[in-house]
Amino acid sequence: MHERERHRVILSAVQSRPVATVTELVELTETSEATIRRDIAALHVQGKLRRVRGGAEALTPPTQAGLIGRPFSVNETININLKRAIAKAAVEMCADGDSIIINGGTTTYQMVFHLAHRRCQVFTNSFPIASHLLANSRNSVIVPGGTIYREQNIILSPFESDVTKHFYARRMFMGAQGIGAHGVTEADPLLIQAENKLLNQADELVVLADSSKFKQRSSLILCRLERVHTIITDRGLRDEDRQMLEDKGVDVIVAEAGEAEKQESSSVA
Amino acid sequence: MHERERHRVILSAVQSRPVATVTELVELTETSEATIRRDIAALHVQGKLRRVRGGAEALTPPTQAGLIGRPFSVNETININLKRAIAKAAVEMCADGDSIIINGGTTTYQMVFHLAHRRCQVFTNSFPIASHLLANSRNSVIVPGGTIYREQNIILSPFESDVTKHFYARRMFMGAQGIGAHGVTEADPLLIQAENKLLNQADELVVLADSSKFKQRSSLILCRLERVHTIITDRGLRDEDRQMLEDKGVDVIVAEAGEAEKQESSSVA
DNA sequence: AATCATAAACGATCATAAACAATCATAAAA
DNA sequence: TTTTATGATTGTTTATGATCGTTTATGATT
Repeated sequence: MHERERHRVILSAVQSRPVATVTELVELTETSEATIRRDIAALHVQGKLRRVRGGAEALTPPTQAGLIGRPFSVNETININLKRAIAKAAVEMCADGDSIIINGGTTTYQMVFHLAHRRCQVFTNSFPIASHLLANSRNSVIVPGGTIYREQNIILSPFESDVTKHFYARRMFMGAQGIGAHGVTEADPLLIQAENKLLNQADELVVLADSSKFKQRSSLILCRLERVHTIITDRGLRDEDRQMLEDKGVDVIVAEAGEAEKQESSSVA
Repeated sequence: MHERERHRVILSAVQSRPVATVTELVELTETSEATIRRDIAALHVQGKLRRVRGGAEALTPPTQAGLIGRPFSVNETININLKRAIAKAAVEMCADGDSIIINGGTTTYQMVFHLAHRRCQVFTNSFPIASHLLANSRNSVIVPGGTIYREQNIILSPFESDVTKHFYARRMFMGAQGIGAHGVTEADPLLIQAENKLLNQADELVVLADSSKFKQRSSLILCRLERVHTIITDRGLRDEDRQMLEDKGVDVIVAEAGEAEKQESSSVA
């Protein structure tokens, strides 16, 4: 990966999270620690970021993260490492040239960082995802038409006839609010609508859901488990849930939190 | 491949991705590294791009911030105050609650700043405009579906059936590359396509064009002057051009770059 | 609280590979 | 012909990644 590209990746990484560690950035850019350290040092003297032990942080604390970076709530910080590992596993399913669909959501948003050096054709209804990929990657970006909803940050149209119908992908990646024997559930009716529009536009449906999602079951049912091809989750998945998934014919991928993600999930209550 | 051709290829390559490497450009142009290096060096001294180790990058990298406050080339800086005044006059035509269409372009982009305190329903094919309005205003934002072209920064779909057909506005605002008796012209075929899709979706067509645009006439004809309802320009408009516009039934608004704008642009940092 | 053990993070160094500039020979254009 | 542009060759510079020893953080023990 080229120097400028790395700098771009690094800057976008620090702006979207409290601190980006060297190890993370090594994974994102697929380079060595030495290079990342040199890059951070260079960006530091350029005044683009602040160098800290272990990595780098943004100059402006993430209190006022603009449109792209989401404001950080305590709730999200806890699972952020899990989400990252899951998102990484998701991107690893993609090869250059693939056509993929990414549904909006906090987990799927983490995919953009790992897509930095890929060259896929990405269809997404998430405005932040489109924006980030557009500015920080070489993937081609396609969006559906419609109103941009500020709260959910997704583009949604009430009409059937839009560019969505013309896009068909190998895989579609989506998050979920809950997963149970009855299917995949989502809390926001708007998200249900958005996801429904894309459900039939891909061969395989891949759901990104950390293990805590298996405890939350209520809300609106999006689709049945039989429709899901793969679920990417973490080690916190209970055996009974895993069994349930396999009974329904769902592939289960357990994303291993690597070096950088040593935040433990064993304490899930 | 001829020199001019190569330069065009290089410039477009650079604008559509973070950084274009020498090796890539060699493949694109089927020439040698030496030639590409010479080309890059030449374009660098011409100020068309920035030379970096490994290749070249655009002067205005597509950063997220760049979507908001994009630096302007020397050429554009001269007219920036005019553009601002013209854009201001355009926004003054709008009232809260109006549905308007804004076509992508550097002049129309200036409208976003004046739209900050409005609450309109804005349909735009410009990704930067959508992004800015979304983050910095309370207008509702609607976009068409399609591929996002990095160079032009617009969203465009090859398909007829998208959300565009369902949006009808009172006014549509657009820029132009040139204006003459034969009509409104545009340089980029992609922009022609994009504008064409929206032409019939509004009652009134408002063209934002500083007076220099009346001297440039060539390129592709977008539409005839009879189709234009209003043209907003500056004091540099020649009488003969004004007469010509009025003969065709076009309303002419001369935006005064008054004291207010000058103070604003100089004191506001 | 102080100390210690351990592992992570760091800086420095060096070998390697990539990118570069300079040069020259050749081919195309004037 | 002369001039210019191109591509191959050369040696040089620069970036990168691995390895080393050192420093710093962490948390376990007393």
